[in-house]
Amino acid sequence: MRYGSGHKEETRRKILDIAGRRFRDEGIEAVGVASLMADAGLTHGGFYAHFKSKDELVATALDQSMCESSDRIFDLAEQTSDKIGTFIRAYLSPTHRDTPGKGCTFSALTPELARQDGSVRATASEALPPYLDRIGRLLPTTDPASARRQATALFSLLMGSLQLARLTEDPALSDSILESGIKAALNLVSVFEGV
Amino acid sequence: MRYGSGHKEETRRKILDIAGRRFRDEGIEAVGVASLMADAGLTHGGFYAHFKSKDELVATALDQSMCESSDRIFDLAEQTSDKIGTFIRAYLSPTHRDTPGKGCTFSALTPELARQDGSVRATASEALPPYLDRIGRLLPTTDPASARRQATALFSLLMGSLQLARLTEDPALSDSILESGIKAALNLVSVFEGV
DNA sequence: TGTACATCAGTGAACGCGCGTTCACTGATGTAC
DNA sequence: TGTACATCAGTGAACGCGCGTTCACTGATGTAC
Repeated sequence: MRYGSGHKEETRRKILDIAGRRFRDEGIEAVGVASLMADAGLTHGGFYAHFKSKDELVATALDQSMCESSDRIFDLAEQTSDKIGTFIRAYLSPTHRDTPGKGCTFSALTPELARQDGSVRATASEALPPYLDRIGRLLPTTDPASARRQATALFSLLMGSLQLARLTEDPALSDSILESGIKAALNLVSVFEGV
Repeated sequence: MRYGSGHKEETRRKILDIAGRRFRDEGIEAVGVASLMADAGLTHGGFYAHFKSKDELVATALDQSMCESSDRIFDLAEQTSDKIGTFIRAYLSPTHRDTPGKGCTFSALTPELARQDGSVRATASEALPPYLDRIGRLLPTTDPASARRQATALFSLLMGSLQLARLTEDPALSDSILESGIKAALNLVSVFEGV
């Protein structure tokens, strides 16, 4: 069949969106090309009209999803007065914990990404500094270098808390991990302010 | 061939040790039965004299490695006077960052473990509370409930920092992530003390 | 306006490969007599 | 002490399966005349 102009671009975007979500939900290795294309309503052979290889898809999907995956949380935070408090509470919300596919790529994939190499690893590695600076801009600190340092520690705490909250099978423990993460994060920010 | 008594047990332990290390280095899915047995100097068929399936190996190896993988760091910390400070600095040391196979299982595998189910997931989930309490005992706090809360946030920060330090390909950024992790962790502990 | 041809996103059978797993077999040592 | 047999950890060929990838083909639409 021949399709109208823009159709191919739309299919490509659909594949990328589904891939980004499923990688975060299931892990990169666990998502096969055939199953991905089936999710997009297509058969596996057509995949190679859009991407040279699975590796190219992974790099492209990550390049998109590492930036965009936290957009909703950032957007929310940037619209309020207590920017960093809102960010912390949204990042460590039960909703974010329960929907990794719609959430932060770093929290979903970090150790797996560190084991990659080539362009996939490079994409992940290069996405980190802009992400940290975006958090830094939510902080009251004016000095960029100190905002970077504070954002680094803060994000480590948020990501670690979210991952541990997802790890445990005990719902009460999971909730308490989120709560102590929020408390400690807010503490950390106020200690920053005091310096 | 027939082997002396204790030989089989020794082989089993060797397989478990190699599996634990390689899972942390390469990820659970990436380590195959054949390659694992080759590492132990054996052929793949013999694997099933020791384990019913790869899944049973994974659960057994994790049950062992989640407890033992941080032993060196805990031992070191428990022998000093500044217990928690020593723990923090050892956990976020360049050595620990550069040798995931010899280090903490949580930092190496947490999101991948959260995606498992059955006995593997249960093993990982059940290992967390004792681990947190072990950190809690390094804290000056006397109240166990408050030690648990503090340990939870502290460990989230340490694990997150270590993972991000392993993610980046920029050595200078990696070092600075460890440094700001240590600073923030020490800050967090002193804030705990003030409460 | 009608006809002939070119395009190309998507199809689905087939490829080699490595995975986890099975199983008939090996052969050095322990045990029975 | 010597001989015959049992044991069983480990071997390696073979299994079905799903993976990523290739490729000849389809057929609705765009384009040329």
